[in-house]
Amino acid sequence: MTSIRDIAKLAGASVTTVSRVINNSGYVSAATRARVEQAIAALAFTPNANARRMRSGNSLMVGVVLPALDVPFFGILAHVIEQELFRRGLQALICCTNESPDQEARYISMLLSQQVDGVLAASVLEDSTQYQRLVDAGIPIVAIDRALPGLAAVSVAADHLTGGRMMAEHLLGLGHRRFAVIGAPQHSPPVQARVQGATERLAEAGLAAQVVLGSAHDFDACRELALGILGSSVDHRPTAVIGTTDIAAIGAIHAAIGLGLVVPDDVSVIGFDDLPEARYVLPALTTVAQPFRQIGVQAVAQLAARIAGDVVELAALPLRLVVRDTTAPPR
Amino acid sequence: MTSIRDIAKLAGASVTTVSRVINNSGYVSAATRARVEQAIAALAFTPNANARRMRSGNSLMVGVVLPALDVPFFGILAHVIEQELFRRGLQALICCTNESPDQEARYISMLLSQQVDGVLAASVLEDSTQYQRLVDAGIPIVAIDRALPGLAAVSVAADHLTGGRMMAEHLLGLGHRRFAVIGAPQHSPPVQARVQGATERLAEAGLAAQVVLGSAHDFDACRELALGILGSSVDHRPTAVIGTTDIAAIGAIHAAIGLGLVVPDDVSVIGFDDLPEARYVLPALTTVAQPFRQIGVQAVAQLAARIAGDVVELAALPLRLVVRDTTAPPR
DNA sequence: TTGTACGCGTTATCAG
DNA sequence: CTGATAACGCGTACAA
Repeated sequence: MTSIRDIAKLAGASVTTVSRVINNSGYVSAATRARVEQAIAALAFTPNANARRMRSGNSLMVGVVLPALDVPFFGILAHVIEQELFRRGLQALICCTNESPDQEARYISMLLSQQVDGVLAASVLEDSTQYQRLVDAGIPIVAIDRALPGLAAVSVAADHLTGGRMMAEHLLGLGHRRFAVIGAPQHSPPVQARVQGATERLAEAGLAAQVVLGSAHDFDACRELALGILGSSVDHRPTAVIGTTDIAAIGAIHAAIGLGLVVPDDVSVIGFDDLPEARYVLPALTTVAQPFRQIGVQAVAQLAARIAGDVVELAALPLRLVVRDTTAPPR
Repeated sequence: MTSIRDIAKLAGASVTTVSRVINNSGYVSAATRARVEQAIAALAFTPNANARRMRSGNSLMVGVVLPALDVPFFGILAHVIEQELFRRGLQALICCTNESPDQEARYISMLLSQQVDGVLAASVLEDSTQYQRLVDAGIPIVAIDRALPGLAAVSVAADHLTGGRMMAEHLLGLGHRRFAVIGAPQHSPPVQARVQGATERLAEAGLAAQVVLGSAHDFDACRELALGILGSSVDHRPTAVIGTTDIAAIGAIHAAIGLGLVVPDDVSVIGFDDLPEARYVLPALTTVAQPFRQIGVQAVAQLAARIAGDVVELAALPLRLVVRDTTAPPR
């Protein structure tokens, strides 16, 4: 391993001077600087980040705890976060918990030993003991997509409750009276909030919905669920289906079409997220868009501020109804 | 920062003993071990990974260079890789190049200074100078999804050329004679290989295809391209479209339906990848499946072996035609 | 079995 | 402007 000392020797300077050149700190004469830079190039020297961290105390690394990367929503979120962090000179340590509390706990131990400067977390844990360890170590945390239960951390997330209400609202406005809410994964707090928002809004209209939730982030599971509900006789069959995610809604559309129903004439379907996938189905999915890119950008901005010891205002994260071709008045 | 020394003091033992307890190395009496473990728990001590790396020389970190995470294929790949690495006690440093050579070069400098133990790379670079820096530093590299130009690294990737041939083959077998190849991104070597495979196979049948490639990983771009091609008069319009990815194929389906054509009766469409998205479209997409989970697993296995100084056989990565509802004989 | 002392590559401090 | 030196936290000869 070629070190700063080798450079110093080759350039005929001291290690201090070399360090100064590398970090643009302190005074270095142009001539010395040139010699040092030449030596650095000659030996293809790269400063050792570990030693640097050891000395300086801040690691320039940030933990990013997410349930998964192979679920489109989190893939997009992770992408935005990674890019934003890199732009600021921070390295993302992406941790996929796979929805396993156990694995999440192990990741937190790892982040602790990595001495990360901060953590961004979409947690599946139900109590705060794990994240409390980070708090105790003085590591700033920003919750993302959902709050961290039992912890007073900022949360950068869309208002899923309102989102749920918006879905119900749109369908009520079209005149629907018989509803189903279909979705997954059941244990996800954002999904639960959407369900609650939707049922609340329906209750205000004096209506109730059949609610069926599955456990996986899964198209097939949701299709099965929808098949069960849409298979009932015409008089009992819902005329409107609220999917808790776009993928769930797409599953419902497939179920409907599989049963020989026409979307949206026989049954309207609405989703949530506005993923690219919403436009792949035919008919294209009506959905409530959440600003996931903004969520990523804001989360990183919040965390960076906290790391720097600042506090910045949290910008609004507006939801938006995107009407496409899967919703219409009941016939 | 509480260190190994604090533990030693509290437990009334030496730092060596504490280190032994932590790493299960050397002899420690049961009583001493208990005292040390108690102290560790009492102070919520976590070993400092940076100091450990400094001493031991290996970082237990692996660079994962990918074009993006918000493209389904790479999101899934990244997920598998991250999980496999974590399972082996390795930390993934995911680097999204965003298809920018500049950014990729900066990431490589970063990986070098992080002293990563190995690198997994799906590169967009066209020459080897950047990766040569890693090679010179003695860092094992495994190419993934595509070769690293000018470098003698193992490559864990599907056979995209054969994949292209398989797409053409299937459509030829159905009796098609007028073809278009539509796809993106143009600069992606795997995409180029698929195009080449398809056109080769068609040439063997004495046929040629119209080939149009766009620059973005983008549904809309591909839809536009397809619109141009499928908008021609019935006599010239291709009866079969080969999409270089599932997303490109889905774009083509939308174009066809937008033009009032029936898929597959008026035009057959085939894709490549077999992403979950292939099943979201209606009709569901016929495609050539590449084993992306296996690719991730194999790539990590290869890299881990190289890091350990071993060499392991590379298992086959078979492609598989998945016939769904978008291909039929021409009418 | 246990303890002491050194060095990994940097940067910060302080003296020239 | 430049240089010597002391940390940072850990692992490991080597000594006891």
